[in-house]
Formats: sequence, structure tokens, C-alpha cells
Amino acid sequence: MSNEKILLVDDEPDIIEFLGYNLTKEGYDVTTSTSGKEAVELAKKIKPDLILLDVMMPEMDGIETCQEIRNVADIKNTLIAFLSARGEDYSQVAGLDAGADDYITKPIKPRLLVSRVKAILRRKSGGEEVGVDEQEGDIKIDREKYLVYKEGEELSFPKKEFELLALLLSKPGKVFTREVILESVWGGEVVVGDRTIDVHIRKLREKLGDHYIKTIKGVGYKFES
Amino acid sequence: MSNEKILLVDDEPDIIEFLGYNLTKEGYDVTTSTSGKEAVELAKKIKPDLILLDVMMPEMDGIETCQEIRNVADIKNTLIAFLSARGEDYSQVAGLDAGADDYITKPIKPRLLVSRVKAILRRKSGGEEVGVDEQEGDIKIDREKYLVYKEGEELSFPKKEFELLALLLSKPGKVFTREVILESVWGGEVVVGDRTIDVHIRKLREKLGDHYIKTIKGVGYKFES
DNA sequence: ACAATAAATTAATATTAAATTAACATCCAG
DNA sequence: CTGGATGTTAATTTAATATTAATTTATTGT
Repeated sequence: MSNEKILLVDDEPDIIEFLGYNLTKEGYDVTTSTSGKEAVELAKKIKPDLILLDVMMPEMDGIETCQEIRNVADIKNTLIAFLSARGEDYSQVAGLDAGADDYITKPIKPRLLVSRVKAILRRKSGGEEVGVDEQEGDIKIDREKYLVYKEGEELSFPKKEFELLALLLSKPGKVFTREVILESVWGGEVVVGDRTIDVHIRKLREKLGDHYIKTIKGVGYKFES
Repeated sequence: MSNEKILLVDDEPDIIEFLGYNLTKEGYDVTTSTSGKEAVELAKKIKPDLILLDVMMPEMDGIETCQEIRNVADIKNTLIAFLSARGEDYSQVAGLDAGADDYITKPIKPRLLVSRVKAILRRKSGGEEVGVDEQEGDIKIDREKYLVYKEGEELSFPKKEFELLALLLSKPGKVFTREVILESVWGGEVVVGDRTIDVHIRKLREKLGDHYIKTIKGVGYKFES
């Protein structure tokens, strides 16, 4: 059986490995590359069904690479999906209309990635609409920029609030006890008063809206969308 | 009864010794390893109940090791908890969804470590993650999310009710006497009145439906489907 | 190094959900 | 019928968290 071929392009080996592993496990025939230039050559050679292309890359970025590919007659109709770090300004990318077939934000959970990939490949036959990022829950954080996104809006948070939110967000739905929160946001030795966590939760709720963080009395707090 | 086996993996001998000592003292059967590769082999051999895995290790890091383990049919369902230095980017790790069951930051106090380990191991028997295969008329609990699932519906329970239900559910069909219930839900010293348990049972029956919890007069209560 | 500003923490009190008790009802074995 | 056991409902108490403001502690810019 000839599996569907995916060309995965990202300059970070970690990402390559992580995504590659998950796609391979799903039965796809995965080729990888860490540069845009190389990717174009590879594409010509192996004729992939789908190219996953990181937007931000040194030298030749995803957009250029995409345009290059669209220029080569032989492979110009290959499906291309952009990968971008959550929080990067994709409106610009979308505005450039570089000719991508989908747009996927990182980090992404394996299951979600796979279902997106399946969806794109399914679209190949019947021309469905282009998907722009269906999110899982509408609050996101960008650790690098230290920003929180709420429905597209960007919000800036002080350190402790950010860390607390990041923790809750690291596993939505999971209840984090006060003990665990203290341990992981404040650290072992530091002793802070009983109401400190409450106050930070308050601040978060103030900025995000009440319904995101739920209290389980006697147990802890959890994030839910 | 043979003790529960823990495989402890960290590249720093000091950490190994410190954590190992404390876990052994608690009665766990501890095996240690300083490399991810070796850990996978050891895991195959001894089939631990839980693997504590340092995220940052030379050669093969915790995440890779975790993925490896998840790949070996024989041990793929072993509980795995990540250990990481505080301040490392846990959201990223969690986001990678490498399949860990918990996330513990170092340094950690012995007592807290032990209680975390107990919690993880307890989860094994109790309710597991997201309700995938719900059976009709069945009740499940998810300790991590502190939720009860009844025919796919999510129900939120207060602490004592949750713990009581969890106890009954831990061995469906078994009759739990009032003494045992008090002992395990309330704890040794606490003295509460005669009707306290009844009232909690009432609340449970109210929310779940009468037929799930059966009274054995003069003996106790049991859960049955 | 200093003031200005923001963040984090504590303090004091209010609020609320949860747990318990109380008061009475019912059930059922003997 | 009767008495111990459990059921039920509402009232009460308690424990946990929420809230707001005041205070302390960091951070920043000059």
C-alpha cells in the first residue's frame, strides 16, 4: 500500500522529531527537512501529498518557500499547510495569500494535528473551504513573548499571574491543588500566606472573565473552556 | 502483598539517592537508572508501576524516553511522571503531550513527593482520563478533573461526596461498613454524628439516581450497577 | 542611588458552599 | 406494635474561598 507522503519542514529538530514521530505512527510516509531551500528540492523529488511548512525559518522562510513551490509547475498544486507558533501574527500571513491550504498553530497536540492533516488530505478531492485555525479553548499563552491571547486580543500579565495561568493551562480541566500550585509557581522553600493564591486567581478572573477558572472547594482550581 | 515498584530515572546521582531513599523508606520497591536508554530496558524487565523520569538528561531526554516507553506494547500503559527543575518550561512539555501522567518539579520536599506519588498510583485503579468508552448506565470518576461521569454527562461533586463515591466505586459490589467509610473518607480522629454518612449518601442518590447505592441494613453500603 | 511605578503579599472582613447536626419520619425484623 | 436502624428535610455551623484595601517588596528609569 502506498501511504500518503508528507514533507515536514521546520528549522527546529525538536519539532521535526515530535511531529514526525506522531505522523509516522499514524501511517504517513514522512520526509523531513530543516530548511526551505532543501524542502523545495525534496518536494520536486518525492512529490509529497502534503507539505507542512514552518512560517518562521532562517534564510528562506515558509512564505517564500511556499511561493517557490507554487512556481514550479511539477509540484505547484501540492497541498501546503503553514505551521506557526501560537501568537505569531498570522493575519499578515493570511493577508499575503501565499497560497497555503491550511494554517496550523504550534504547539499542537498529536491527536489534533493528525485530525487536521487528515482533514486537509480529505479536502484534496472535493474543494472545500480553507480552514483557519479551529482552536481548542480560546485562551492561549505565548511564553516567549510572555503574552496571553484571549480571542485574538493580547493581554500582558505580571509574572506570578502568568505562571499561575500557564500552570492551569498546561492541563485544562485538571484540578491543581494549592500545594501543587505553590510548589510549582512559588517553589518549595518560599512560604507565603494563605490568601496569596486567591488574590492571584482574583486578578486572573478579573482580566479573563470569571468563567475560565473554576474553584473546587477543598481541592483546588482548574481551568476550563 | 508485594510492594509497588517505582523506576527512578535521573542523570544526577545525588537526586537519585535523595529521592530513592525517601521512596524506599515509604515502602516502595525502587529501582534506579541514570540514563533514558537503560531505563527503557529496565522498564521492560521489571515492569514498574510508576516511572519517575527526569526531563533534562543527556543523550536521550525524558520526553524521548517517555515516547519510547509508550511505543513498547508490553509497558506502554505504565504510569509516568516527569521530574523537572523548577523554572523549566513546563507548559511546553505538557503541551507536547508526550503522554505523561503527572509533572513534578524539583527540588521537592520528601513528604510532598510521597503524597504526589501516592496520588498518581491511586489514580491507576480509580477513574481514568477523558471518557472515551462510556457504557450505558455506568458511573465513572476522574480524580484528576474531580468529575463524575454518568452516561457521558459530567457532574461536579463536593469533596466529601466525591471521596465517598470514589470509595464505594473502588470496589463495586463490596459492602463498606460505616466504620470503614468514616475511617477512609473522614480519617481516624474526626468524630461526626450518626447521620452524617446518611446525608451524604442521600446527596449521592439524589444526583446519581437511587439504584446505584444499596443499603445493607446493619452492615453498610455498597455500589452496584 | 533615588524616586516612581508596578507587582506581590498580607490583612481584615465578607461571602458562600459544604458539612454537619437536629428533628422528625419511615421502614422492617422480631 | 415496637425499637433500632436508616431515611429525609431543613436549619445551622464550619471551613474554605472571595474580596478589597493596605502594605511591603521588586523593578524601572533617571
